[in-house]
Amino acid sequence: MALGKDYVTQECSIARALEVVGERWTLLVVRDAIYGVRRYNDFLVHLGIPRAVLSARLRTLTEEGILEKRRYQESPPRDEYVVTERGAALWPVLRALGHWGREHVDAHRLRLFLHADCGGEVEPYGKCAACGTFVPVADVVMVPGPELDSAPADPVSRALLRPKRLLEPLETEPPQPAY
Amino acid sequence: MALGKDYVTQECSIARALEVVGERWTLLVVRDAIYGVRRYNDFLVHLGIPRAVLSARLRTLTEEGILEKRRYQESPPRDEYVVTERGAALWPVLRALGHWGREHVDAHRLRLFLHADCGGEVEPYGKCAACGTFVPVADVVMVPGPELDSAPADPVSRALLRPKRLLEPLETEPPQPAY
DNA sequence: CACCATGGGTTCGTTGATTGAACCCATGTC
DNA sequence: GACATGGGTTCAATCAACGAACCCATGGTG
Repeated sequence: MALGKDYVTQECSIARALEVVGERWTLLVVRDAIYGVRRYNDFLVHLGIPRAVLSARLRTLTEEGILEKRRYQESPPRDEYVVTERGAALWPVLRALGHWGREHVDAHRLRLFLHADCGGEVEPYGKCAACGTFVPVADVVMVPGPELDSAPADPVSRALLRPKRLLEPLETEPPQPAY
Repeated sequence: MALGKDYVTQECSIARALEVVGERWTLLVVRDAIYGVRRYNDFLVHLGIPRAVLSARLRTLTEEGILEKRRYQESPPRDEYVVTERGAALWPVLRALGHWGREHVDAHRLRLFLHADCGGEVEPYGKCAACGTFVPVADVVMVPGPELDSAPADPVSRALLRPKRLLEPLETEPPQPAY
């Protein structure tokens, strides 16, 4: 979006935000990053995104300071993309989008978000229904809802079936030895 | 986005929402509609969007029930696009995006949103800072912030300089006779 | 009546982005 | 030595966006 014709004429912080995260796939990459996805291959299989597009999005998100690329092992060199504070600040946007999608597109309750400290459900605009505090993204635990497919095909979706705290790295199953 | 390759594989209400409003320009059209823009030409000059794209977006937003096309005069036939309840429910998404844009892209305070009942400022997640109630979109008054251009070129931007309640139709100046 | 302006579009050639398949490369494992 | 894995790049074909031009019905002006 930042390429070519963009929204620069718009004197508006919504337009400014969309210049950065408004391209196709971008918000889904950020969503996955907040869910704990960090590896190129995990984004790839979970999103079903073309490789070239994923590379482009990871690069611009890194340049924008929304993800941080970091080497987590040498030999063979392996990098991961970790969401920054700036990226995690997009959580309210994603929460609002998800809420709208559930209310106005498709009523299924696919995932639930709970407050780690007290177990209360996180309300659409970020408050805990039980204790009333505003729940920071790092204190949100995501659990599968009743209508989520319980045996998805890809390993990333399977890993996301286990309750997990947002931002924490996702642990995928090690590949099964084929007996 | 709904055309061709889409996000249907994603079992996620965020992806569902983005299938509907994730295309280029779409959220800016909805923003303008919530600001009170209703006429084809007003969208056109305010957004600087190509006509063909605007026509396409208005059509799909109407089909999705986010805008409603209605005839406001016969002879000559004139239609306006009015935001529906479903469209107005996107306000929290836009508010969150605008907040992120202001905090993380560009610090300018371009527009302020006040609670019509008490004059308090509406906080990022929708509560009134003064009286603490959750402010519905129809009770939000938008006023220009200190850093907004006070003499913009296009008549829609000029009309948006006057304080106005969201959702209410925008009144543009009648064309000046050229003496 | 002829002419131009306005609102609300459509058509079309050009440019740019997305897609999916194929390929690449360094390392590690059987 | 052969193959698998992670993390990419390249490329042709397709799709969407852009912007300029055109269209049409009506209304106002000289």
